[in-house]
Amino acid sequence: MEQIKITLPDGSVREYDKGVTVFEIAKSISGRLASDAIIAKVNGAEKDLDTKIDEDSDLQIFTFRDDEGKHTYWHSTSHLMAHAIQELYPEAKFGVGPAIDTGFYYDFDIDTRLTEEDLEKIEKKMYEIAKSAAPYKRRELSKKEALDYFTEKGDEYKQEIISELDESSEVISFYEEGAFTDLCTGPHLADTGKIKYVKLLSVSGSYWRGDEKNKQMQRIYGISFPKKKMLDEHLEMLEEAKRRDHRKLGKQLDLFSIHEEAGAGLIYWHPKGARIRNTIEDFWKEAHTKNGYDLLFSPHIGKSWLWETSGHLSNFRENMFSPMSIDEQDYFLKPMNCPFHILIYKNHLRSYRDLPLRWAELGTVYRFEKSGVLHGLLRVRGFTQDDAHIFCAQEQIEDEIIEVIRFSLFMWKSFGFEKLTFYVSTRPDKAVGDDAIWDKATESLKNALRSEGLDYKLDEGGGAFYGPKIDIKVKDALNREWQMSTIQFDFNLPERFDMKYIGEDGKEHRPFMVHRALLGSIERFVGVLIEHFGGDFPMWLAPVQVAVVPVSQKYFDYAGKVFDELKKNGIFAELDKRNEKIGFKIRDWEVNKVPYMLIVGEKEEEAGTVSVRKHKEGDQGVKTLDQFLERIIHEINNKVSNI
RNA sequence: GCUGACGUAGCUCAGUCGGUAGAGCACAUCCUUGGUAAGGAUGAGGUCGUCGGUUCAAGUCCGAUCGUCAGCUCCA
Repeated sequence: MEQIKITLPDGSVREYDKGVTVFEIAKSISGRLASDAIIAKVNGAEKDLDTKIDEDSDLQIFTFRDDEGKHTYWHSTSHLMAHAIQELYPEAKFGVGPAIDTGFYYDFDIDTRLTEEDLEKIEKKMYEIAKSAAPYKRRELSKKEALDYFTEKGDEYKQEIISELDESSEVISFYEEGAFTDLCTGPHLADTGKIKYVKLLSVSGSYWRGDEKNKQMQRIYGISFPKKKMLDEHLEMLEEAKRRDHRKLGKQLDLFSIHEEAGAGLIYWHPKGARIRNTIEDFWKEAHTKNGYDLLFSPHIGKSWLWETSGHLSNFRENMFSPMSIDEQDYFLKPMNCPFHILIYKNHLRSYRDLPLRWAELGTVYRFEKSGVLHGLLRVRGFTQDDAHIFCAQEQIEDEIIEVIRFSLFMWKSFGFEKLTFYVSTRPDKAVGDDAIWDKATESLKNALRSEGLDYKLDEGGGAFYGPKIDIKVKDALNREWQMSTIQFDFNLPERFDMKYIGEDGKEHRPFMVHRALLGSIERFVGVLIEHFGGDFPMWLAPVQVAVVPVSQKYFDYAGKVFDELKKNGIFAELDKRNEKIGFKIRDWEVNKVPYMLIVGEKEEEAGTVSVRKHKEGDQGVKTLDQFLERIIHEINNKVSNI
């Protein structure tokens, strides 16, 4: 038997018989790896596990722990689900069914409207089919054969996909699993039997090809796992996410409200919510001042001239609140702060010596979002951007971007977010500004990230029409990713407003303009913060930091003195004078997630001390008030939640 | 805006076959004055989202409308 050399995942090289399958190799390395293996790459190309290898090759093996393995697993499950739907609803026509980062979905068109109860039926069918352990078999057809197949089936969606495929693609691959065949590039699991635990999560509408002019299909989302424990953990995470929902916690902790009778998507900040917001804004202002920014204020409305010049009226009019007409002039609520900052820039002639200018504003803007998109604090109609604009000369852009990146890292760290992902978005098809400028700016974004040693992902063509950008996504405590910061070049507004500065050469130059928001919007940021901490805010952000709890009315005077002392030191404290038993009060402050309680009664009054109780940890023993103050002030200043 | 589900007390929810509304929490008053996660009694609180229809009778059935939610589309 002829021998071939295989470079294994760990880098070592071993010899195998020619024609050995990927699975056999995996088994020879480790039995466990073989049973966990989902997909392999042979010389960089994804292959099924039963692929035979005939020549010297590099082999990589992916398990469910890898993104690629996971995606394959979920993609195969989406085929399995489509199979089950086909069995239950033979008239079904299918759209697309990819794996996504949180599972998979499949879009299909059937006459009956599915409900959540129907999902159980489909799940059951899926388990039935999975048990048959039908192999996923790859087949290749010509474009014509493929088209004929779906014409016969009457599935116009698949026909549309095929007819749009490149003429040059000679063969079209199909995957067949039992009685179900689907257009697909693969790869797939070896057989349906590998799919052990499935949960279908929701059913909803979705437009064919994501275009709202097209017919709406039904989409089922689901997830699957090879092990029961993994499924249970995932479902527990979803439950935890529900418990942390900022809308629910916002109500429970009395942070904010929305009054639909007064206007959907407009936030009312209650005293406790406002404390959190003020703490954030105070920190933000101080940090910006220390980092070389000047703070601005600008008006909330502006005449139509401003928005015609900026281009907002022609691009976003349907998302702006209707104008107020005064003295035959139209005034609009601002959807953006930028034009105001530009007017300040243009207030006098600028020299290259003035640059860079870094101007920041917590600017409240109003955008008329469509009714179906509003969502608690996360998507609203009035919000405060932590906005800033940097005006600089071309040779300064890279340094400026580096500074913004460093600053944003500092900002996210301060709020307890460590996992950040960076995306660089490049020139879209429709864009303003010439290519050379785009290239220069895009390079400066990439260079800045590289020089800070940060990895980034490229989003080709994902930039705004007016410039390339860096987006930062942050992961919260539940590993959910939120798009928060954005750093964007703008080649549009400086042009439209004819901005300039006088250079060293005595000539006029166009400044570079960078928009950046680190937290995004304060509303959205607080929403994410609530969910990140699950309402258990670290000491420096907590809206109530200390509750003073007298054991009975006899000790109200002493409790009042303790309370006054805390207030004098700038602590958010509450004095609990309710006529309730101590156990009741302790429970109440615990469920309201207050970091510290000071219990005071006879003992404490006599000794001039306080009994400290910490949230979730219980009794911490007796301390003098000074000792306690020292401890919590240290906690607040160092922005730590535990000492 | 689109598809679907849901709107009952401040909050969380029950209300069967159509027969004029119920609980817990919160709130008020009183009793109780306490030692680390819910003491007791009493009371107040609702045009059942809104409008129309069917019916002797509608929270319940039908239609429209407004809103919320899950997604889709959108997000300067």
